[in-house]
Amino acid sequence: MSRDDHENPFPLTGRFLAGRLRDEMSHEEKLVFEEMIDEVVTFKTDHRLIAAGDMPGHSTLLMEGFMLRTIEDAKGRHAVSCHVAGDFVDLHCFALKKLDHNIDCVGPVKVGLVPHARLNEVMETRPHLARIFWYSTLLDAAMHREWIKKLEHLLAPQRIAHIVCEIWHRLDMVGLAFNDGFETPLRQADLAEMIGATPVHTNRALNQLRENDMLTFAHGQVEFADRAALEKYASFDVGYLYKDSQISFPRDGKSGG
Amino acid sequence: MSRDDHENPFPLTGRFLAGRLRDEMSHEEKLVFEEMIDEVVTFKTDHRLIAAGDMPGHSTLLMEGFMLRTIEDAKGRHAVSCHVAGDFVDLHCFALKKLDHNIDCVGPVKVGLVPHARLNEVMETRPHLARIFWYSTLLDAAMHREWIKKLEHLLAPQRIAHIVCEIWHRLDMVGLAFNDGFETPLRQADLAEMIGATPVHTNRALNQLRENDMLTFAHGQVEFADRAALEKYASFDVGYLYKDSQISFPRDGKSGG
DNA sequence: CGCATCCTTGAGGGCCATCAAAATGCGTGG
DNA sequence: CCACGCATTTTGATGGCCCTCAAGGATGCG
Repeated sequence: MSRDDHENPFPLTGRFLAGRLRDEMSHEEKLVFEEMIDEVVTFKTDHRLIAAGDMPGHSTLLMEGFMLRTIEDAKGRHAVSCHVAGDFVDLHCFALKKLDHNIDCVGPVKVGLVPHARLNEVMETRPHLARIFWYSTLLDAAMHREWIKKLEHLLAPQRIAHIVCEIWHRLDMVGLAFNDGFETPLRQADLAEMIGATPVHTNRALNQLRENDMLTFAHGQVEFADRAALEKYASFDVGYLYKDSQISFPRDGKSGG
Repeated sequence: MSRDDHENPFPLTGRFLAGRLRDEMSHEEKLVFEEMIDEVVTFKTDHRLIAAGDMPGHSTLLMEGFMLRTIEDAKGRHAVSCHVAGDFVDLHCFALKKLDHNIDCVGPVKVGLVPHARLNEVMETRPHLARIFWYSTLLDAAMHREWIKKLEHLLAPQRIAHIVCEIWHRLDMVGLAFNDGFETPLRQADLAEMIGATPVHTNRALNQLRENDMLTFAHGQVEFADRAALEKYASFDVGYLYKDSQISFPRDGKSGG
């Protein structure tokens, strides 16, 4: 929470890919993206922004707040990813046209809308920026993979610890994390949907984490004393978030990589 | 297994996006893609084609056989997706540069290699084809999401049924499925890695599926009598595979949708 | 102070992991 | 044809994680 707080040149899109590939965007590209935002909208908690099957004409950049990507079936709602400020949550629906999942708010949310017509223009005229957008959707895929791994071999308390580590790093990349935790409107029931457990069992798992001095989760505050210990407990390796990745894509016909 | 078996005009890439967005590719684009294949290579069972952390200079199109996308940790190998002929399995590593997972063979495999230099060219000169490649990587993300949902709320026998349904539809799209099942080199241990269970429990779950007349899995053959019943049992909805999807992307500046 | 939402705790039972061992199938060589 | 080794599949017994049903406490708001 330090730099550029005064006079942020990109108040709408400044958090997009912060801490990851943002430095790969030229100043001009940042300007182009900033001007792609057609409208800024706020929503109240639990609002469903997009539902599976929708074919919206715009994509959504999450500017403030938390969102869940969810899938529903007879057994209720299941979270498949969690999103924080700066995430271009809904770019998938531009490339896929019809969405296979929902985008739900958790707590109050502010988003920017990008018309698909402008995305089409960028695809055809700015291959480097197009590639950065592609990259950002593949970050989601990488997170999905880590969630699959997490669900396949971690127990409930470790799953919670893993998600806490993931959210902390993602907030840290956009300057919204504290050294020892973060704020979030997520409820225990939301956590339960993310780890594939019942709210009751999630509560017991949280007890266990508190008793073992791993972390506390209460009143919208997540806190931990020893992040290294927490990450070890959760088998968490930050690599899949591509934090501070120093890669680059070719620009203007020059071959790079 | 019917059409174009004689004189297939695209022997290398003809299965790419078959049954999905293949018709959205122009004849010229199909030719371009066919000629992007630099080399055809075969591998024996259990060969690791790419390991996490690699930064290969080419991407891999799976032409024949089965592959698993896996992540390894202290607890062993975990499968995060399963791939069949026609899948551009490794396009992720072009966009992400450094891969966060492994690509492993199951049974004998034939692949085509596409140099990243040629993909760069396509990105810069053929936005419509670039978008189709983007789309194909997002299909993987959609499958990841369904796996997460599956792991979050299905029991072992249903998880197996779900994977069987998924593989059948994907083989069906490329013309490699039978009405009542399919052939596969997958072992029970591979299934176990895909459902997040032990081989022992996987075996018991298969017993249960056989006793309930849902499916049989033996000697490299998966068979079922009533696919509709199987899909219902597995809460399987084919939507997330975007099978026979009738969407289109704008071409040559014309706005479409 | 009433109500809704969220969190917490208890008891009983089913799914699945773990450890252990035996059976089956298959390719190789005698 | 049989012997053998290896990978794979199968079965059994025990215990732990987690679900389900149920009820009670905390918190915030009008």
